[in-house]
Amino acid sequence: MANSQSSNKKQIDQNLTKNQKIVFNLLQNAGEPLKAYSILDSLKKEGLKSPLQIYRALNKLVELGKIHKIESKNSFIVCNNSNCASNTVFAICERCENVKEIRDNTLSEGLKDLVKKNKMNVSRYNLEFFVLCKSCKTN
Amino acid sequence: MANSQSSNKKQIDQNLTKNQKIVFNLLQNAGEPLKAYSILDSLKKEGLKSPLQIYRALNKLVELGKIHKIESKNSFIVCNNSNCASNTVFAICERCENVKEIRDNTLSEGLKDLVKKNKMNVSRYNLEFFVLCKSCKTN
DNA sequence: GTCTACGTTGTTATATTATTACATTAGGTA
DNA sequence: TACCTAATGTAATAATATAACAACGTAGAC
Repeated sequence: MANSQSSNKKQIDQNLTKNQKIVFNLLQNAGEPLKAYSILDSLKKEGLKSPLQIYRALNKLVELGKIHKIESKNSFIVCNNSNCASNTVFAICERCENVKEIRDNTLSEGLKDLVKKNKMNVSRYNLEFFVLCKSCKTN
Repeated sequence: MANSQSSNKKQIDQNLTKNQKIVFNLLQNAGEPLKAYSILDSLKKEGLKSPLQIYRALNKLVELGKIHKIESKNSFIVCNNSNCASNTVFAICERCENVKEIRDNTLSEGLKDLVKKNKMNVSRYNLEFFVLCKSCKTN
């Protein structure tokens, strides 16, 4: 949005709050999707003890675009694109549950075209491919 | 094509079981996404009284491709394509929650290409567009 | 017909995911 | 300072989904 206030901006660029930082760091180190209650378990030692503390941080981080929710798995993963504008494409392995975020310009363009063609007013999209990942395929 | 396993085929084409039929009819008449527990409420008069009865029917119907789950809303809607092979594209209005299943060949081809290019072993995909629908846009 | 295999059903209990409500605290700003 | 807003802490509860197990129905083998 064009009209971001400076205080808002500041938070986006620099300042995650304490709980947001703790949750974000955990997700970043995990490098794989984590579930809210598993995050809660991991962070008991950091003093976070209620689901709401986790969900609040998660929701804010999603809002800021720093993490994504994988809807079909109720789990959360760090964004690996600097600028995906909350448009997400995932490849989810049906056997091992591995998840990879995909960035592909051809696809993005294709989706953009479809949107235009259908005169849809799209604010964002989420695409989930259910796959057999390479490692599962060979084993 | 000519000779298919009759028992399996029979169920797919003709015979939903009692509970599956009840749930499917409700969804068909609704024409909009319904949630499992709201389905349960609606079907108390039909004698269905436990969540599991609903979930079992829903899961089977999803498996048969007769309905789809809208992951981001935890709700279920009848398939409006005869042959989507469980690949789904939805436009979900962020304001009024209206959901429309979209069928678009250009997009399908684009996705197919992407899959090939990435050498992914895709069994199916689910694409959710978050939009402002026409009626919300004008009002 | 009887036996068996298998999928569906009914039922209770429980697990998992997420939010409401409300009191308090921390920081920024007029 | 006083005020505003967002974030926090905490308890309770709502909403979504599955586990476990006994019983039933039906199709196919014998």
